[in-house]
Amino acid sequence: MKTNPVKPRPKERRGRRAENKDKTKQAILEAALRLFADKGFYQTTTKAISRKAGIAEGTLFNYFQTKEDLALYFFERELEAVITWFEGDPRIQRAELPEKLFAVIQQSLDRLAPYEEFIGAVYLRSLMPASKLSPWKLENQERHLRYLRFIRAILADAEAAEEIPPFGDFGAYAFGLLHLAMITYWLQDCSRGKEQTLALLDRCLKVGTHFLKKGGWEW
Amino acid sequence: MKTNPVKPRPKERRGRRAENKDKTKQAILEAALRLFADKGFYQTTTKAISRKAGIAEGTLFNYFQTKEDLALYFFERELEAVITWFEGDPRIQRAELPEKLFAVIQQSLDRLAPYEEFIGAVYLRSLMPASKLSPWKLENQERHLRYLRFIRAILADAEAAEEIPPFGDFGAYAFGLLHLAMITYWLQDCSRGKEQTLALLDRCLKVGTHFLKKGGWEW
DNA sequence: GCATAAATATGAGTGCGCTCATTTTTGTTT
DNA sequence: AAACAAAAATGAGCGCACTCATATTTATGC
Repeated sequence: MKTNPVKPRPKERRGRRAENKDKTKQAILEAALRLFADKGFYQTTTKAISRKAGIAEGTLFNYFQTKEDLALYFFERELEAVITWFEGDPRIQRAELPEKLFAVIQQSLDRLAPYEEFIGAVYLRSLMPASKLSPWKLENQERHLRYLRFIRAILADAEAAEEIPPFGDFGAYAFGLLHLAMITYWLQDCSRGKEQTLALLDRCLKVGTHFLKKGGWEW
Repeated sequence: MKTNPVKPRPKERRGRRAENKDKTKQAILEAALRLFADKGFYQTTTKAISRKAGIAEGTLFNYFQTKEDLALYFFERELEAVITWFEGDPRIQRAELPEKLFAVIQQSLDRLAPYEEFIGAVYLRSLMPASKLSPWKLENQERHLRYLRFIRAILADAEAAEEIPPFGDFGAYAFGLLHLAMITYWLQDCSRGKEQTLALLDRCLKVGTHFLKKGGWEW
């Protein structure tokens, strides 16, 4: 381990500047999270977020290009949390494929629940980042890719264990579409605890994997 | 045929009022269509639409609650056109189920192509009208139901002909989700003439119907 | 320390979708 | 046709997300 015993701050990498930036960003995120949770996405103004974060109105837009970008950040965090949860749970790692996939979608739905209100505005668009005409930035591609690689790895495991025939990247993409479809169903699901969604999800995955095990690609 | 020889306008049902209203609405729609096609959805202001339609800015909002509602109108028209086309084409009526469903989605994609830019903003949201928290009105439910009933009828034919086992309303809903998924794929499809989307669609429907014929509901 | 440059913060300003009190038009009654 | 009521049009005004020229803070070279 290197030490610099003499000078108190020898080079001071990562100086006040970067530190302040991080603090400001964190303040914005905390203010936004509390206001979104309290008043909802549409009822929260960027002005209010700035005020609560103790910065000028314009400063907010030095950190997040749009209000929706700000909201998207929370989705990113929740998605990351799902992946972290999955990778840290040995039980789910040993489960069969349908159970794994079920758990991934269920976890994501549970974590997205607080943001139900503005999923329509934000999340769905983030799933179509490649559209040439879309106003979305490449940054979102990154988010999407992170997710696809995660699913890809789960499917690759199942392929290696010969649970399913090899599909290549297509499998992850198809699962992404199922995920999207489940979210749209979930949004409309008024049943207690969204149990209809979970029932449908269970059936979809059982049917799907049963089919894939037997059928494979060619007919 | 009844005649009223004496008085020139005996009762004049559907008077100038309703006529003018129709004309104004039509003027707005024409102006909006041309501007959307010319400059795109986001670059077109409601002010510009009003000016081109020859009305005051506020008047526009007597006819359409929001700018997105105005855009949604065109989707409604295109959807109606798909249904009309289907019902007026004896060849497609006699086709097998996969071909019918393929044609429905392909037609809708073709007709939606000019609006690709703002499908993310408008169309996807219109598919999730029931969400309690969503800002959408019941009116959109109507649109969605019209579509679901149309698909339901096609599936009912196939059920009657014993092409597939009976599914009830669920079949139409599931097909709606497939439709949505195809649109998201289509939005990202950069291939010439969107041929990748059509290939995927073909495979999905072949696989799906093949599976349904054999499998049915229980495993 | 001081000058210089670069990064960051600022908030008045902009243009947008949309509202609403008011005016104008249309239809009805006498 | 005059008086009244209902429907529709109007455009100034509002609150919003977002911009941008300017001011302030931080880092670097001498």
